Amino acid sequence: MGAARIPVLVGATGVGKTAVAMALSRHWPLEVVSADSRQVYRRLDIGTAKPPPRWLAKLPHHGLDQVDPGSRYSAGRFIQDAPRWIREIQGRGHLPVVVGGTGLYIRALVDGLFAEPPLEASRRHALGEWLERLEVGELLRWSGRLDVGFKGGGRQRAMRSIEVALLTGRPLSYWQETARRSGAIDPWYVYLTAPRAVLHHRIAVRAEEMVRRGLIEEVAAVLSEGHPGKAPGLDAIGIREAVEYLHGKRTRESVAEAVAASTRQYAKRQETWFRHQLKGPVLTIDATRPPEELADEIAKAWEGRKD
RNA sequence: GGCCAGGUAGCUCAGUUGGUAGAGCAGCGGACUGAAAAUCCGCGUGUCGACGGUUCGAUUCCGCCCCUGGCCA
Repeated sequence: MGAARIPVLVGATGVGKTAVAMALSRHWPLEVVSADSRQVYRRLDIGTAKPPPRWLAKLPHHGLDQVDPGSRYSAGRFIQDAPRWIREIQGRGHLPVVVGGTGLYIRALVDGLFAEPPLEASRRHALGEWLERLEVGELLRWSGRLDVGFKGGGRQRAMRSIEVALLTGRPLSYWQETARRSGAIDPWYVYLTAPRAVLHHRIAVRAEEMVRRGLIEEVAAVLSEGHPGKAPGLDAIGIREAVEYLHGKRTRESVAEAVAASTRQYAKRQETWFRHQLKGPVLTIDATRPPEELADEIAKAWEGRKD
């Protein structure tokens, strides 16, 4: 290994990761590295449930507001940025804690991604435009042909596999197999979870709050910057539903419940990921209790860990 | 009070000329290597309002009752 052991706080949206991180900051000189693929977009504060400014003032966060809603962030960018933030935090004598719900980002940070040869941006763009117009069935046929090891998975994965195969001359599965896995950190996982009913209740409350606090107005403001409907930053739960309303595709009253439903489905996928995909020591904690209690328990377990 | 239309899955509904029922949404399980809040795969979870009757057999037909909505009083 050699990489530093670092606490990694994971869990589904709405389970209370940020509140626990806040409580933990009373135990340790903390700084947060956010592993969240949506909070990287500027101005979409309510829609992506960023921590409020007064929390950010007390607990420094890295990884928020990295790009404009019109441009794209990625797991690849994240593993370039995050190790740098971690080194800086350690340089200040503080403890970095990775906090987030984006499983892929965390895996990429822990295990590394395969070394992808640089894809020529203009060719990639042109190819993407072309593939966009094809039917899924067609795309799947292509990816099956271009990569015998293609594992399937629908439109997005098929497009990715075709792009890699055509632009690098080697199939995606080749790169994945020959990848050198060099992770940047040695994770000490804390998995916050809660009974589904509790999670669903918190999600419902949060969705209504989002609308009340101005989700729709926030999205309308970003939309007025002139981004296309498929802009990367707009492809998120909460924001999609607000856009649907603003485009007259749903009523204003239906927004909160639609956001809650999408969020429940997302939270379920996250739970599946964290239940099965984490490798290494995992401290699983029921997050139904108050954040301060959870923080105490986490701090105690961290002191008593054996690396 | 009378007349009509309904009571079927968590919700909105379809259906069974009598052989214990199925869609959408919601939900549940799973996958996941550079767009991952994405993208996919799998799974009906049910006293067919209650009670009687007819029948080998009733969610379906008959009777009665209850509930909901509408119209008339």
